[in-house]
Amino acid sequence: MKTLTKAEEQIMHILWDLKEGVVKDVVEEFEEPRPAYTTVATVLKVLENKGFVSCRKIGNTNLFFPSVTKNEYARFQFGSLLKDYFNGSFPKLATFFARENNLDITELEEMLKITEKELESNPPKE
Amino acid sequence: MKTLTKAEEQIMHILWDLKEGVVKDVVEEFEEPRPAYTTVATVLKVLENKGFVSCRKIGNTNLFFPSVTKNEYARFQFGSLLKDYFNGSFPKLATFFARENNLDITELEEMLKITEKELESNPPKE
DNA sequence: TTATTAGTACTATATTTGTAGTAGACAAAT
DNA sequence: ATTTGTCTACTACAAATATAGTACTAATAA
Repeated sequence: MKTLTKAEEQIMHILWDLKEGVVKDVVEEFEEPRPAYTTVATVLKVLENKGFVSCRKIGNTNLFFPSVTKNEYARFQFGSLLKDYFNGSFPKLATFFARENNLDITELEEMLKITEKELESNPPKE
Repeated sequence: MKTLTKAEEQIMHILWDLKEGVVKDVVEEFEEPRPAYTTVATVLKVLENKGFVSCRKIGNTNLFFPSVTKNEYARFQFGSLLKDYFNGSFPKLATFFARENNLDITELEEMLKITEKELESNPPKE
């Protein structure tokens, strides 16, 4: 999977939220100062070529939607981070996080409980 | 903090490993086909401007060393990932990881033990 | 039914990134 | 002190990225 540039990633986040949208919808999600309509259209085109979005013609206009899920891209990014900065070891990352936030072991275990609850409640997605 | 481009990041990884080095040292760490000496020199210059490396003149030649630690950059990257893809929630990320690897709760707790051990043994760095 | 609007496709431009050549400084070896 | 090799500084240039204008087309409102 290719990595997204900053502009592309921004638009993907919008699309992931919207689920689908035409160019105008995407533009409107931007804070002022909004990029030009055509800028957004161009980036969407690029994303289509890169295989991150697909589009369907509705009459004259293109309706875009993600063809890579946020989870899929997260997996990819997470994998790179883990590999490049934590020797591929999740515990190393967790340790890092704990230190970052001055968590002691009790708090870490607290965190595990939350994780376990998440794991039970939210059923695995896609 | 600015983010590193691919070429820049590659060289930073080498420098983080070497702790310090002259251009030639860095070039030699590359697999074949190695980039040109001058390419590496140029990227190091860029990294210096971006504030990621510093250098000290040894006679005629520049000795480069990181001025941003791997940990600092990891923190930055990790922070972005957590914020953009996991709502800033570490448990969400942990849950994601568990699902990714089909871990059940027992295995997750196993993981916590390893983390705790890491947390005790390795003293906080820098 | 024509003037206006909204949309797309194509094109253009500036900036950043990736890669490397060349000229000249300096040092070592003859 | 001349040659040879190494290193830097400067420059160049191609590719990728970011941003947007223009021209043409479809829909629509007067």
